[in-house]
Amino acid sequence: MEAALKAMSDPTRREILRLVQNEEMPAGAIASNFPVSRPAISQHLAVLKTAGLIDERRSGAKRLYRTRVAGMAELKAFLEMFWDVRLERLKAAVEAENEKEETSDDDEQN
Amino acid sequence: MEAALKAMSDPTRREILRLVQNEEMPAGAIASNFPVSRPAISQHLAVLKTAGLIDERRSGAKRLYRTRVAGMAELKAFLEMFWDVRLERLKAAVEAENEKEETSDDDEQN
DNA sequence: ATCTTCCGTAAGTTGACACTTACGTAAGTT
DNA sequence: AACTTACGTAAGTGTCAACTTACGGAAGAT
Repeated sequence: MEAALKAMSDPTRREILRLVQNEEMPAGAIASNFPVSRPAISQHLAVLKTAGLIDERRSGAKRLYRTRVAGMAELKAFLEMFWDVRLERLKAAVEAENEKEETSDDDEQN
Repeated sequence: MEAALKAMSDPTRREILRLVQNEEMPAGAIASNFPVSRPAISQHLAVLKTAGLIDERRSGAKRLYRTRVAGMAELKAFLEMFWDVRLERLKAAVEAENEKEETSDDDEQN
């Protein structure tokens, strides 16, 4: 998950993900969309694969890549926890319950 | 946006965001939660602020930080475009509309 | 078997970045 | 004024990561 977020933080890799989001594409075809060298793209693909964001399938001499939907879903779920404040409140409530304290749960505004 | 994603890719900064998600907190108090030095946290705060992910408010000698909800929302919206394939199709449909004038505005399901 | 295509890996370079210690500054305190 | 608190900023260091060129190996084609 850590790896997935880091992988997404690079603009080239994001563009790669965009390219292979809907269709499989061989490494060479992917590379031809970028100003950098083909090995550079190959390394990016390795990063994305390790992060679980793409799948690799071999077809003859070619290697076909495609966005891994499950990986994206996991990343999405992970990020949801960040902008979902209620989870924090839930956690706080559980901890408060440990001390058997009763608190008024008004909205605080500051 | 680029900056926001990059900022989120660091675990320390993610933890900072978590800390100040619900409440304002002075820089020193934030730093006390981490094993690294206070200046290090100060630099992380600067990165988060530049990325638009936190707000800074000065209160006397203290500087209070808090997660910037708008910034998080923008990041979230940006990421939605990645795992929402239908947007790509919508875009393609709009472009097709430039040449054709046939618009059926039903729900598309795929 | 040779050649070409397709692609990953090795090795080296450069720049970014997370961290450190040292210092500066603004606001409260005595 | 002098001191303390609460910070950011400067400067330097080590590590990582994105890139390059060079090379190797596997799969068709001739």
